[in-house]
Amino acid sequence: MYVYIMYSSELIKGTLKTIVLKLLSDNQKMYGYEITQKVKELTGDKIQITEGALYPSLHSLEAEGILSTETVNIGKRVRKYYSLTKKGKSTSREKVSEFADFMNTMKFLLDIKPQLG
Amino acid sequence: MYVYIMYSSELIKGTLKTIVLKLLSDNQKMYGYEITQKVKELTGDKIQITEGALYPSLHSLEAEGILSTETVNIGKRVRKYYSLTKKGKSTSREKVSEFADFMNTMKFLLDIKPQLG
DNA sequence: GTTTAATGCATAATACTCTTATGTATTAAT
DNA sequence: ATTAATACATAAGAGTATTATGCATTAAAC
Repeated sequence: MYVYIMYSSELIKGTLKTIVLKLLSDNQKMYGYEITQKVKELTGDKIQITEGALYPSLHSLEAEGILSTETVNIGKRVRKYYSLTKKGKSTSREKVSEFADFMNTMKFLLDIKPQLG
Repeated sequence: MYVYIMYSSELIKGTLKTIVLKLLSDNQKMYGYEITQKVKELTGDKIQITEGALYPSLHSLEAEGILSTETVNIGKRVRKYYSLTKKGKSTSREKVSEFADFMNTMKFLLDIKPQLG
Protein backbone atom coordinates (compact mmCIF):
# COMPACT_ATOMS: atom_id res chain seq x y z
CA MET A 1 0.00 0.00 0.00
CA TYR A 2 2.76 2.40 0.77
CA VAL A 3 6.41 2.79 0.33
CA TYR A 4 7.94 3.29 3.69
CA ILE A 5 11.39 4.54 4.06
CA MET A 6 10.82 3.67 7.63
CA TYR A 7 7.94 1.34 8.29
CA SER A 8 7.79 -2.25 7.18
CA SER A 9 5.12 -3.15 4.70
CA GLU A 10 2.89 -5.33 6.80
CA LEU A 11 2.83 -2.90 9.70
CA ILE A 12 1.14 -0.18 7.74
CA LYS A 13 -1.42 -2.26 5.93
CA GLY A 14 -5.02 -1.34 6.35
CA THR A 15 -4.60 2.27 7.37
CA LEU A 16 -4.86 3.88 3.94
CA LYS A 17 -8.58 4.56 3.97
CA THR A 18 -8.46 5.94 7.49
CA ILE A 19 -5.68 8.34 6.54
CA VAL A 20 -7.48 9.48 3.41
CA LEU A 21 -10.76 10.02 5.23
CA LYS A 22 -9.07 11.98 8.01
CA LEU A 23 -7.25 14.25 5.54
CA LEU A 24 -10.49 14.89 3.69
CA SER A 25 -12.33 15.71 6.89
CA ASP A 26 -9.74 18.41 7.57
CA ASN A 27 -9.35 19.73 4.05
CA GLN A 28 -12.76 19.83 2.37
CA LYS A 29 -11.42 18.62 -0.96
CA MET A 30 -8.17 17.15 -2.19
CA TYR A 31 -6.92 15.42 -5.30
CA GLY A 32 -4.97 12.18 -5.40
CA TYR A 33 -1.51 13.51 -5.95
CA GLU A 34 -2.07 16.13 -3.28
CA ILE A 35 -2.95 13.41 -0.77
CA THR A 36 0.26 11.53 -1.46
CA GLN A 37 2.32 14.69 -0.97
CA LYS A 38 0.46 15.73 2.17
CA VAL A 39 1.01 12.38 3.84
CA LYS A 40 4.67 12.37 2.84
CA GLU A 41 5.08 15.87 4.23
CA LEU A 42 3.16 15.27 7.47
CA THR A 43 5.04 12.07 8.27
CA GLY A 44 8.51 13.24 7.31
CA ASP A 45 8.65 10.66 4.52
CA LYS A 46 7.89 7.81 6.91
CA ILE A 47 4.68 7.00 5.11
CA GLN A 48 4.57 7.36 1.35
CA ILE A 49 1.34 6.39 -0.28
CA THR A 50 1.83 4.81 -3.67
CA GLU A 51 -0.46 5.64 -6.55
CA GLY A 52 -1.13 1.98 -7.21
CA ALA A 53 -2.67 1.76 -3.76
CA LEU A 54 -4.31 5.17 -3.59
CA TYR A 55 -6.26 5.43 -6.81
CA PRO A 56 -8.06 2.09 -6.55
CA SER A 57 -8.86 2.95 -2.95
CA LEU A 58 -10.31 6.34 -3.90
CA HIS A 59 -12.37 4.71 -6.62
CA SER A 60 -13.82 2.17 -4.23
CA LEU A 61 -14.62 4.84 -1.64
CA GLU A 62 -16.44 6.75 -4.34
CA ALA A 63 -18.31 3.63 -5.39
CA GLU A 64 -19.38 3.15 -1.77
CA GLY A 65 -20.81 6.65 -1.68
CA ILE A 66 -18.27 7.85 0.84
CA LEU A 67 -16.52 10.24 -1.52
CA SER A 68 -17.79 12.45 -4.31
CA THR A 69 -15.70 13.85 -7.13
CA GLU A 70 -15.31 17.03 -9.09
CA THR A 71 -13.03 17.22 -12.10
CA VAL A 72 -11.19 20.46 -12.72
CA ASN A 73 -9.05 21.45 -15.67
CA ILE A 74 -5.79 23.15 -14.73
CA GLY A 75 -4.55 24.35 -18.10
CA LYS A 76 -4.48 21.15 -20.11
CA ARG A 77 -3.99 19.00 -17.05
CA VAL A 78 -6.84 17.32 -15.21
CA ARG A 79 -7.37 17.22 -11.50
CA LYS A 80 -9.95 15.06 -9.81
CA TYR A 81 -10.96 16.49 -6.48
CA TYR A 82 -12.42 14.22 -3.86
CA SER A 83 -14.58 15.29 -0.96
CA LEU A 84 -16.55 13.53 1.76
CA THR A 85 -20.24 12.97 1.23
CA LYS A 86 -22.56 13.22 4.21
CA LYS A 87 -22.16 9.49 4.66
CA GLY A 88 -18.42 9.96 4.24
CA LYS A 89 -18.25 12.43 7.10
CA SER A 90 -19.69 9.97 9.56
CA THR A 91 -17.60 7.14 8.13
CA SER A 92 -14.52 9.29 8.62
CA ARG A 93 -15.33 9.93 12.26
CA GLU A 94 -16.03 6.26 12.84
CA LYS A 95 -12.83 5.11 11.19
CA VAL A 96 -10.66 7.55 13.10
CA SER A 97 -12.20 6.74 16.46
CA GLU A 98 -12.02 3.06 15.73
CA PHE A 99 -8.35 3.43 14.97
CA ALA A 100 -7.77 5.44 18.14
CA ASP A 101 -9.42 2.66 20.13
CA PHE A 102 -7.36 0.07 18.32
CA MET A 103 -4.17 1.97 19.15
CA ASN A 104 -5.08 1.91 22.83
CA THR A 105 -5.65 -1.80 22.69
CA MET A 106 -2.35 -2.37 20.92
CA LYS A 107 -0.51 -0.08 23.31
CA PHE A 108 -1.78 -2.15 26.20
CA LEU A 109 -1.02 -5.40 24.45
CA LEU A 110 2.53 -4.42 23.56
CA ASP A 111 3.32 -2.94 26.97
CA ILE A 112 2.21 -5.87 29.04
CA LYS A 113 4.81 -6.94 31.55
CA PRO A 114 6.22 -10.43 31.91
CA GLN A 115 3.69 -12.85 33.27
CA LEU A 116 4.72 -14.29 36.61
CA GLY A 117 3.87 -17.87 37.55
CA MET B 1 -6.24 -12.64 10.30
CA TYR B 2 -8.55 -12.10 13.20
CA VAL B 3 -12.13 -12.07 14.01
CA TYR B 4 -12.92 -8.83 15.65
CA ILE B 5 -16.06 -8.33 17.52
CA MET B 6 -14.94 -4.78 17.54
CA TYR B 7 -12.32 -3.87 14.99
CA SER B 8 -12.82 -3.88 11.26
CA SER B 9 -10.81 -6.32 9.28
CA GLU B 10 -8.50 -4.02 7.37
CA LEU B 11 -7.61 -1.99 10.44
CA ILE B 12 -5.95 -4.86 12.20
CA LYS B 13 -4.09 -6.33 9.29
CA GLY B 14 -0.36 -6.66 9.63
CA THR B 15 -0.12 -6.69 13.41
CA LEU B 16 -0.31 -10.42 13.99
CA LYS B 17 3.41 -11.12 13.99
CA THR B 18 4.12 -8.17 16.26
CA ILE B 19 1.55 -9.40 18.77
CA VAL B 20 2.87 -12.95 18.72
CA LEU B 21 6.46 -11.85 19.13
CA LYS B 22 5.59 -9.56 22.01
CA LEU B 23 3.66 -12.29 23.83
CA LEU B 24 6.54 -14.69 23.38
CA SER B 25 9.03 -12.16 24.69
CA ASP B 26 6.98 -11.96 27.88
CA ASN B 27 6.13 -15.61 28.26
CA GLN B 28 9.15 -17.71 27.29
CA LYS B 29 7.07 -20.31 25.51
CA MET B 30 3.50 -20.57 24.34
CA TYR B 31 1.48 -22.84 22.09
CA GLY B 32 -0.84 -21.70 19.34
CA TYR B 33 -4.15 -22.12 21.05
CA GLU B 34 -2.76 -20.47 24.16
CA ILE B 35 -1.80 -17.43 22.09
CA THR B 36 -5.30 -17.07 20.68
CA GLN B 37 -6.79 -17.25 24.18
CA LYS B 38 -4.29 -14.85 25.68
CA VAL B 39 -4.95 -12.21 23.04
CA LYS B 40 -8.69 -12.65 23.40
CA GLU B 41 -8.38 -12.29 27.16
CA LEU B 42 -6.01 -9.32 27.13
CA THR B 43 -8.10 -7.38 24.64
CA GLY B 44 -11.50 -8.15 26.11
CA ASP B 45 -12.49 -10.01 22.93
CA LYS B 46 -11.66 -7.02 20.75
CA ILE B 47 -8.99 -8.94 18.92
CA GLN B 48 -9.51 -12.59 18.24
CA ILE B 49 -6.80 -14.33 16.31
CA THR B 50 -8.10 -17.01 14.00
CA GLU B 51 -6.30 -20.27 13.64
CA GLY B 52 -6.23 -19.94 9.87
CA ALA B 53 -4.13 -16.82 10.30
CA LEU B 54 -2.05 -17.86 13.28
CA TYR B 55 -0.71 -21.26 12.33
CA PRO B 56 0.67 -20.29 8.91
CA SER B 57 2.21 -17.25 10.54
CA LEU B 58 3.89 -19.33 13.26
CA HIS B 59 5.19 -21.70 10.62
CA SER B 60 6.72 -18.91 8.60
CA LEU B 61 8.31 -17.35 11.68
CA GLU B 62 9.83 -20.71 12.46
CA ALA B 63 11.08 -21.06 8.89
CA GLU B 64 12.71 -17.64 9.23
CA GLY B 65 14.58 -18.78 12.31
CA ILE B 66 12.70 -16.39 14.56
CA LEU B 67 10.88 -19.09 16.50
CA SER B 68 11.88 -22.56 17.62
CA THR B 69 9.49 -25.34 18.56
CA GLU B 70 9.16 -28.07 21.11
CA THR B 71 6.41 -30.65 20.90
CA VAL B 72 4.92 -31.93 24.13
CA ASN B 73 2.40 -34.70 24.65
CA ILE B 74 -0.39 -33.87 27.08
CA GLY B 75 -2.07 -37.20 27.54
CA LYS B 76 -2.92 -38.17 23.98
CA ARG B 77 -3.12 -34.58 22.84
CA VAL B 78 -0.18 -32.76 21.25
CA ARG B 79 1.01 -29.27 22.06
CA LYS B 80 3.56 -27.43 20.00
CA TYR B 81 5.33 -24.84 22.08
CA TYR B 82 6.96 -21.89 20.37
CA SER B 83 9.74 -19.76 21.80
CA LEU B 84 11.91 -16.94 20.51
CA THR B 85 15.34 -17.79 19.18
CA LYS B 86 18.19 -15.37 19.82
CA LYS B 87 17.41 -13.79 16.49
CA GLY B 88 13.74 -13.80 17.47
CA LYS B 89 14.41 -11.81 20.62
CA SER B 90 15.95 -8.94 18.69
CA THR B 91 13.30 -9.19 15.99
CA SER B 92 10.65 -8.93 18.69
CA ARG B 93 12.20 -5.78 20.14
CA GLU B 94 12.52 -4.25 16.69
CA LYS B 95 8.94 -5.03 15.71
CA VAL B 96 7.51 -3.63 18.92
CA SER B 97 9.51 -0.41 18.78
CA GLU B 98 8.72 -0.02 15.11
CA PHE B 99 5.06 -0.34 15.92
CA ALA B 100 5.34 2.16 18.76
CA ASP B 101 6.94 4.63 16.36
CA PHE B 102 4.25 3.95 13.81
CA MET B 103 1.55 4.61 16.38
CA ASN B 104 3.08 7.99 17.14
CA THR B 105 3.10 8.87 13.48
CA MET B 106 -0.49 7.80 13.07
CA LYS B 107 -1.56 9.60 16.20
CA PHE B 108 -0.11 12.80 14.79
CA LEU B 109 -1.61 12.17 11.38
CA LEU B 110 -5.08 11.52 12.71
CA ASP B 111 -5.05 14.41 15.17
CA ILE B 112 -4.04 17.10 12.74
CA LYS B 113 -6.28 20.11 12.88
CA PRO B 114 -8.14 21.67 9.95
CA GLN B 115 -5.85 23.42 7.53
CA LEU B 116 -6.59 27.12 7.27
CA GLY B 117 -6.17 29.03 4.02
C1' DG C 1 -24.41 -42.12 28.44
C1' DT C 2 -24.48 -39.12 24.74
C1' DT C 3 -24.20 -34.92 22.63
C1' DT C 4 -21.99 -30.45 22.68
C1' DA C 5 -18.27 -27.37 23.72
C1' DA C 6 -13.60 -26.67 24.35
C1' DT C 7 -8.90 -27.89 23.38
C1' DG C 8 -5.32 -28.40 19.82
C1' DC C 9 -3.26 -29.01 15.57
C1' DA C 10 -3.42 -28.15 10.34
C1' DT C 11 -4.45 -26.80 5.41
C1' DA C 12 -6.96 -25.21 1.22
C1' DA C 13 -9.96 -22.01 -1.53
C1' DT C 14 -11.16 -17.55 -1.75
C1' DA C 15 -10.88 -12.68 -1.21
C1' DC C 16 -8.70 -8.50 -0.39
C1' DT C 17 -5.19 -5.15 -0.43
C1' DC C 18 -0.78 -3.63 -1.50
C1' DT C 19 3.60 -3.71 -4.43
C1' DT C 20 5.65 -3.19 -8.50
C1' DA C 21 5.55 -2.08 -13.07
C1' DT C 22 3.78 0.17 -16.77
C1' DG C 23 1.25 3.61 -19.56
C1' DT C 24 -0.17 8.33 -21.06
C1' DA C 25 0.26 13.26 -20.89
C1' DT C 26 1.39 18.13 -19.30
C1' DT C 27 4.39 21.44 -17.15
C1' DA C 28 8.49 23.03 -14.73
C1' DA C 29 13.33 22.80 -14.07
C1' DT C 30 18.02 21.88 -15.52
C1' DA D 1 16.63 19.21 -24.88
C1' DT D 2 16.38 16.21 -21.39
C1' DT D 3 14.91 15.17 -16.77
C1' DA D 4 11.92 15.76 -12.83
C1' DA D 5 7.59 16.76 -11.15
C1' DT D 6 2.69 16.79 -11.67
C1' DA D 7 -1.52 13.96 -12.48
C1' DC D 8 -4.26 10.45 -13.78
C1' DA D 9 -4.94 5.19 -14.40
C1' DT D 10 -4.66 0.00 -14.61
C1' DA D 11 -2.77 -4.74 -14.57
C1' DA D 12 0.17 -8.70 -12.91
C1' DG D 13 1.90 -10.59 -9.01
C1' DA D 14 2.63 -11.18 -4.06
C1' DG D 15 1.31 -11.43 0.58
C1' DT D 16 -1.82 -11.98 4.24
C1' DA D 17 -6.22 -12.78 6.25
C1' DT D 18 -11.03 -14.92 6.02
C1' DT D 19 -13.72 -18.67 5.83
C1' DA D 20 -14.41 -23.30 5.71
C1' DT D 21 -12.90 -27.66 6.52
C1' DG D 22 -10.71 -31.68 8.62
C1' DC D 23 -9.04 -34.69 12.35
C1' DA D 24 -8.64 -35.92 17.19
C1' DT D 25 -8.89 -35.63 22.42
C1' DT D 26 -10.99 -34.16 26.68
C1' DA D 27 -14.28 -31.78 29.54
C1' DA D 28 -18.94 -30.26 30.34
C1' DA D 29 -23.80 -30.44 29.93
C1' DC D 30 -28.05 -32.67 29.36
